Amino acid sequence: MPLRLYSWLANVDGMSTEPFGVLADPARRRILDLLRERPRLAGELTAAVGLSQPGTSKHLRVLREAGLVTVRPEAQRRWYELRPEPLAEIDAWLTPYRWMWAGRFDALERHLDAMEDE
Amino acid sequence: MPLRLYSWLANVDGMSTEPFGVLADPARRRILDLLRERPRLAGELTAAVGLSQPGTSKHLRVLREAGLVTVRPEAQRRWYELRPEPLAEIDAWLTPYRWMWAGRFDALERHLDAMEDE
DNA sequence: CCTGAATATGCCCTTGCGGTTATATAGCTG
DNA sequence: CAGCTATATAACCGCAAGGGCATATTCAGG
Repeated sequence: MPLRLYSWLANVDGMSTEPFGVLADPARRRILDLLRERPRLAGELTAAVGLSQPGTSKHLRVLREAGLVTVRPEAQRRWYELRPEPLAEIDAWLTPYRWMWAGRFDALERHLDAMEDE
Repeated sequence: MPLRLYSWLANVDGMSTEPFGVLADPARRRILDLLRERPRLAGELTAAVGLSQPGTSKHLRVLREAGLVTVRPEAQRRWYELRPEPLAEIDAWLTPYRWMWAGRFDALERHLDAMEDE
């Protein structure tokens, strides 16, 4: 039985893991930031994040399954490319909050001011 | 020794927990969404998220320590109020990505199109 | 005071995550 | 084919996160 490894294309439809959880890890944010500039090899990313090769590979898997990166094989190398679409979900969640912190009279300030009055 | 409980004001300077991790939990996002409309009592929030009272209370603690909510005691009640400022950090991280998913020729599409050509 | 209401903490348990090392797979290259 | 390179998986581990229940604290009201 041929035991298909390298089954990335399995969840192309993806959206499995939700993007908020994926971004919770700083290493994964780091990887995305690096890919923002240009596609990179898995090896480059491993060196950049400062984790072991398998450790980095697992983060890459999470990013793939969340649809945040795509992979292009080239011989034994793997070119990872950014796919920012899922970030739109976070952006959408953030939207109704965005006007709020623009120079408003902060709730915490109000709170502390109120305390001084006592 | 007076063993000060209710030590919320301890980390007013806060920023301890980072906002990405805090938002990773759907219950906490739910709470923030509810507080977007108006301040609410802890009890209201408990009912809304559908967790046990202590469970909700723990999420509220995390939100407090991240500076995402403030509390105003009123007798035994606690009014929780949204404090969106820490979300600015997420917004800032997202900013350099935001232009990318606006009607671009998606990397995944490119990838699949390329596969068809074979 | 005593009781009940509202909420926070302590404790326990289970699960999942992130990390590491060892191993498997795939594809060059001699 | 043998060996080397690049990368993914497997197996394992420690720890923190999230959930529940029991308990403590604070306060209002009879």
